[in-house]
Amino acid sequence: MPYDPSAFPPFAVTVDLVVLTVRRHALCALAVRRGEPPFQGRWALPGGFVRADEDLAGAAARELNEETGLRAQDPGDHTAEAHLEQLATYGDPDRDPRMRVVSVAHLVLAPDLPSPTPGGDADSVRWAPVESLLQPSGTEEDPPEPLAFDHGRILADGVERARSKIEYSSLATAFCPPEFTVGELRRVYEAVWGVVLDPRNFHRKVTGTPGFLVPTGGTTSRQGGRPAQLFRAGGATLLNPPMLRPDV
Amino acid sequence: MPYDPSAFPPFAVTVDLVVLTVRRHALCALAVRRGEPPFQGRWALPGGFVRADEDLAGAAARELNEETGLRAQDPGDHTAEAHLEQLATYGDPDRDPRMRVVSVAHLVLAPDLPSPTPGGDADSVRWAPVESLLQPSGTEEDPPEPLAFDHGRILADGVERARSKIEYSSLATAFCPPEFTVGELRRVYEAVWGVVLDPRNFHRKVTGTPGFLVPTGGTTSRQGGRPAQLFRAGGATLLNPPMLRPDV
DNA sequence: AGAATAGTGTCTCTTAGACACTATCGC
DNA sequence: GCGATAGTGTCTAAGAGACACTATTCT
Repeated sequence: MPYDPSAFPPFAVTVDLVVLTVRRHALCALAVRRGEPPFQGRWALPGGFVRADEDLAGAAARELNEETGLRAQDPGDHTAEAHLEQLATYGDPDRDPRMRVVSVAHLVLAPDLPSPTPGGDADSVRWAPVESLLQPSGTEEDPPEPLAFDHGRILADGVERARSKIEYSSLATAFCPPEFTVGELRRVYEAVWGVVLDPRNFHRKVTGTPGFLVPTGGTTSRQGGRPAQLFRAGGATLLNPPMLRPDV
Repeated sequence: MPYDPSAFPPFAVTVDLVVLTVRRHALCALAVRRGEPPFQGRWALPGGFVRADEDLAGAAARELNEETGLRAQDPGDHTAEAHLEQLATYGDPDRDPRMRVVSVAHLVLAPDLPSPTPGGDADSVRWAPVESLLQPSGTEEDPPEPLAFDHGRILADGVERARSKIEYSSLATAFCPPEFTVGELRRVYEAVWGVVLDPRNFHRKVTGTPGFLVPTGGTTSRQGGRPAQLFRAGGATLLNPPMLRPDV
């Protein structure tokens, strides 16, 4: 099997981003409106070409910063604002009608951003509940068209990855601001899984898991009711035993 | 952000294969010896270029068949001989000294094959315990060189995927022949995890998980001792509750 | 006071893990 | 018989889930 790298079929390599956050008790994804054909005017995932001198995660972090201003997580960088990981790669020969494009999709988990539509482009970038992107309903703000290219499939894979990964890792904290309460963390789980959890058992579970939460000493009553302790994410990345998703 | 697919940097796209099996109570991977520079004479993972008209899984299945004769699993194809899934994509700019190559790695889980070195090329293809490939010891048959390119990293990622995935899925059966005993399945877990499991609790656990194992009615005493019931893999893919890996 | 959220205690039921014991083969 | 593997029963400790109860804030 001769291996001649100068005789290869021409490929373009892109990164696409599934950027998830929790807004108003719903799991939302970042979508951009396409300005040119194909799929002009349709919503799509943000993304772009990988440059000649950057690696895949670097390209994804650059696109994320261009689109949202967020800085993604270099491994071990605790000042980062968002979690970024590779999701999967999509390379069907006809996924882009123009030419052969292989897209390396990445998953980003971010806390709710103050600016609803980041960047200046309020008209062409938005957060949308993932259900409305996956099953377009044809209402005023949700066009009846599905996402461009195979982005619906990519988004579905990213959502499923996020749903399963918060079970056995501490990644749910990536949806929270640097300091958060147990109740806020519980509402993240409820939004991502679409379930209702018992607040008392949840509290006992997360505070009893070593390394998951570290109390900061402060309290807040921003949710109303009795003031709650503030926590930040602990060092643990794998939860053992895991959080259990109901109904499964 | 103009999106011009005709002005893209030149990429080559390959698939690399982490093919795992259990042989003589050890987790083994398929390695091929490189015939040309770079890394001439070193061991590497099997793989090759993605052709212009095939998708990524198709390219991986073709390479697998060329290398081992195995037919990989099309989704839902129960006559397939091996499980194939996408693992991750590796695209550091300097991972191949010749040019920019993005490799979409795939993970294959296969039962032990009758032919120790498949294909005619007994000298350039072999099964090797994953530890000897990941930490070359410099003995007679294990050269002290690590795998070519970033294949050591890819292999390590594949092994970790296999180890974690047999916890919560029925994938361990992919390492078994079509009919197998509970003891044989237990030895798969023991080899992949490198642990010793209690045969009695294991038996109770796997036979008590609905959809995991289906008795075929036959028995065998090929392991010695009291004849054991034969099973085949059931329809369940996700195990709930999962198998628990000790010491974690 | 009443409503809301935070946090603790207690009970039950399921399950993992340890291990005694029986069953059925080959030698 | 002896040693191997197969398979069942039993006990204990830990955790999930249900839910009563108390604590502290805001309106």
